[in-house]
Amino acid sequence: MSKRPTIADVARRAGVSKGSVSFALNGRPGLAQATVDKILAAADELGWRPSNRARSLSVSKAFALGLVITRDPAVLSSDPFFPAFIAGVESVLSTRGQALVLQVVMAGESEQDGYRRLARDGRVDGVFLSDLRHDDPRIDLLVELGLPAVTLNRPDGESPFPAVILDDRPGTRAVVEHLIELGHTRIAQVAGPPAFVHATARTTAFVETLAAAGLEPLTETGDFTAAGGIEATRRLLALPKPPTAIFYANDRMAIAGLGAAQASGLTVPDDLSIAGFDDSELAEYVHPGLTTVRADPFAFGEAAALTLNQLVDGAADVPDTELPPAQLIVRGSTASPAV
Amino acid sequence: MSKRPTIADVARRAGVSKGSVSFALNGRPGLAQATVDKILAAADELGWRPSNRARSLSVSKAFALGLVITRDPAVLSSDPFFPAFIAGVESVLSTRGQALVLQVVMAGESEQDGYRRLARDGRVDGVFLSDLRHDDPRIDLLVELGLPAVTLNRPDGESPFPAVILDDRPGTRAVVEHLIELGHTRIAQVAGPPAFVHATARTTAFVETLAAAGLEPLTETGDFTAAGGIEATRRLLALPKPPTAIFYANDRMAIAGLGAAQASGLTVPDDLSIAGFDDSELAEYVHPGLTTVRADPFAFGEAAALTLNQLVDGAADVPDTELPPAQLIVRGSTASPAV
DNA sequence: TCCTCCGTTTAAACCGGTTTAAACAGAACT
DNA sequence: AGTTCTGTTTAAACCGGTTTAAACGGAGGA
Repeated sequence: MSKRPTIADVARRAGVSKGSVSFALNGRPGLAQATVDKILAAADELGWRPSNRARSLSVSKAFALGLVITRDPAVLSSDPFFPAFIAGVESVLSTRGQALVLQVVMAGESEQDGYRRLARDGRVDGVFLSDLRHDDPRIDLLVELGLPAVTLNRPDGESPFPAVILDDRPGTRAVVEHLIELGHTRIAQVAGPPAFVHATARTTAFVETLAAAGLEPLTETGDFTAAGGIEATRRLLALPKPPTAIFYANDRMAIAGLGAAQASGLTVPDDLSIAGFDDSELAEYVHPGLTTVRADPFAFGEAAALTLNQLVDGAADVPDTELPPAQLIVRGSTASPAV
Repeated sequence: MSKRPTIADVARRAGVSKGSVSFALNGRPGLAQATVDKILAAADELGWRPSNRARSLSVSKAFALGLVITRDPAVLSSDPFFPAFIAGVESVLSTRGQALVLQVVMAGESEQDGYRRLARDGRVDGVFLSDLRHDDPRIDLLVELGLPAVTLNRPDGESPFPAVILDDRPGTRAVVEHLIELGHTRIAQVAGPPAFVHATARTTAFVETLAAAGLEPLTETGDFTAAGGIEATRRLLALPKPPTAIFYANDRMAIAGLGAAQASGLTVPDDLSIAGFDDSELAEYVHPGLTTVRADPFAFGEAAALTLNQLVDGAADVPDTELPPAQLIVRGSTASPAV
């Protein structure tokens, strides 16, 4: 409970001035090596760590990065993707003594308000831009606010921010090709809301892969939620010629769709093949196991944090980072169609 | 990009001293009403908001609360419970201009290190203690660190911290009674790790409710993960006289158990009734829908934040808060046993 | 008229760091 | 010996607030 030592205590103990301690700590040149050693020793003996608060004030930095998440269940923030992503981010931040600040935007308000609050309160030095939309208005907002950012995936408009990219198309292509190889010809997708960049990426990959095989795409749009997945599935199954295989843009919808198919009396995969996207924890354990696509959210978080920090540290041109694409995981929910 | 106004700008504009502006802002007595009005008007015109960083330094507060989460999949932090809990916390913090700081502890390290880091860096004014263990060592640690905390649920030992309590027993009792009323007599549970307070609460309620009905409990211990749920389920189903109903301590294990039962050829609920705990998003949509117990994690977060803030604000005796117990949600996964 | 008192306001110190400009000492050069 | 240079070190200002002690000015009392 005894008050923690300040820079003045260290200075006194080492017999130098505050300024010298600061120089020694930050490895500034111009101090004699012997003095540096003496100061570091004193700091060590006192167990001194510079106060974040004081540093924050004098250098005008927060030493923290921000993540805005919405309560809208349609966005990834509510996906199993997120905890691992956050862990990846933290694995970088904790080594640098930075903190991760969460900002939740409530149901009633605009997502932009979350960024505004973070900027206004000076809580963070930069933010992650997840769940990118087409012509995402948050990009202009952040430019206006002067808040550095990194986008998760590549925005379609002009963007002054570096991007960390995990291309969804190869993974999608892999699933669809898998279904085609099994012999399916009536393949449907339950897409995500077209406003999201990653949703349309999956949709176009789906459509293109089918087209390359000379097949007609069949699309229903969901909203990434389990409830939406059910609705879309029902519509597909009610068609005069229902599909024999359905690809879902995420696992939540896929698992719900699996339930819907079973509830309507179908056997998966005999009557209907089902595939998802994400490889969430439950995908392996539902019955039958869900064929899906596995990305590496932890690595995504790591890469995003590293990139954002380069920017925050004032690097001139921060390059985009491309992550290895997601892998196809084949499980019991996909099989050749019944004759 | 023009620099934001400081207290000095406001003081100059209002024709008073910095001190007066500070007094006016914080509603201190001793200023003439006319002066207060003048100052507030000036602040308003300039769009001035006091700098968090400067305030942090001078009053030695972080204006932030902390949440430590582990990557250990056995803890609630990885549950669907969490996003809603966090939203509840934020709903309180955002009105007070506070931030929520996340601290992830990695696989290799001790959970305590997370709290140590938060305290050492002075990032937060208090922390939430989730996933309480029996004789939880974090309590002593936080006392030692001098970091205020609120415990989620009631610790069994002595604790200087207020608790926010959501009693798991009534919900558990409700599910078990539901199963008994359906006519089941061989009822098993898949419990959570006994180190957790909430896991044993559910276990004892399970055992006591069965005992009250003159029935023998049957228990397998899981670890709150889907994989663990599967294992435990297999062990139960391999018994010479397998149960006709299984209660799982959370939905993740229950949904996995449902898959395992189906994979082994059983029909749910005809051959086996299954019930979970949490009412996660997918519970409603798997097939058959999962009978479970629904709590209100948002309200939990709200209550925890309010309680912790009372403590942080220096209230003398902060009372515990008791939340309404979880409700039974009956769906298709439970039915009377086949003769 | 002078003193006291009280409500109001302010100057200045403080929080704990960083940073700049100037002081300082010793060596090297005339 | 005096000057200049260079490598070290320091004093002091600064970041933007809060807080304390003292100054101030007008009203009331003697």
